[in-house]
Amino acid sequence: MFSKACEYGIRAATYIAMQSLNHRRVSLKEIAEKIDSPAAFTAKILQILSKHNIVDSIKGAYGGFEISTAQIYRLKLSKIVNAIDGDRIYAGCGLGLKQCNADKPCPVHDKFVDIRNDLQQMLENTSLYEMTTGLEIGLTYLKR
Amino acid sequence: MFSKACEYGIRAATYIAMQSLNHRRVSLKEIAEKIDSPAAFTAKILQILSKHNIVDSIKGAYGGFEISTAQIYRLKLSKIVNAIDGDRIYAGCGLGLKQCNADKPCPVHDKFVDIRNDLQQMLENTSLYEMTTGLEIGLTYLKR
DNA sequence: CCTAATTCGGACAAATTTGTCCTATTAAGT
DNA sequence: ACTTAATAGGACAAATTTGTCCGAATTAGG
Repeated sequence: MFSKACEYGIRAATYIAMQSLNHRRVSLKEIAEKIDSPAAFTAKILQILSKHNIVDSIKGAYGGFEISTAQIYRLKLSKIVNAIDGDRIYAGCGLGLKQCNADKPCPVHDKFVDIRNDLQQMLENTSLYEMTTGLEIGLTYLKR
Repeated sequence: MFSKACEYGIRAATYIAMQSLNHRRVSLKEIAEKIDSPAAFTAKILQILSKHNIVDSIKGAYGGFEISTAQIYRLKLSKIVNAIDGDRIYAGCGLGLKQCNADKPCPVHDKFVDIRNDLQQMLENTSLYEMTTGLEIGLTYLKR
């Protein structure tokens, strides 16, 4: 569904959000351990999220990553997915047909449209805050 | 959503089905041209479909690929997708969390389950025959 | 039997995604 | 100023997916 990079990105952002709600800034090392992802690769992804102003990165000693409380409530999953995977989830025909669109639909066009609209709705309606609720209880859920 | 291999597979099977309904056996070369896919790569995919008894392959001169009429009506898209992509569409958590399941759901677990169930239903309810109807009019739809 | 047309299958190649390593830069604390 | 701990970023490496090439096997027709 998503790329691995995107999965790591969502998990990392969720973990950062959880800790930011407790006013804890977290380091790359801690993030990678907690979400069970390769650290150096996760660093690249966090750079992307940082450039998109999805997470705040602070360099230097006692630096790390954090997300403002306002942002945690405001930011939807769709922003993260879009920053990392672009529009590849929504774009194009499910069968890879360039000429398929609403005017010249392939036989499964409408069904695909429905399913992808559902997915899009889900991503646009789920905030980072929602991702953190329910996770407070069992942190281990973020481990792959 | 699907791998390229899977997209080519669906398009190839659809084209073969269309021609088989007109009692025409088709060659790899023709298939690749009509669905606009790389021939050698498409050959590999057809081998897979052949081994899964999704298409019939006939070797030698005047050989090619065909699908029995009964099969065209009976065969669902899910079979093709499963033969090529396995269960990767349905399997696992949308966020790549190994420990996420109905007992220990991640925050978006239920939403993902719904969406993937819809996709699965669609694939299991769409026959190759349905893929061919509507395509008789505009063959070009199969071109990418 | 020979030839031509075709799929099969293995080895290889290119492209993309995933992942690693190292150095530069930044900032806090002493 | 120096040291230490951290992110940034570029170059590289591994793995996976996508795609190519070529010889072997098969079969119809002359």
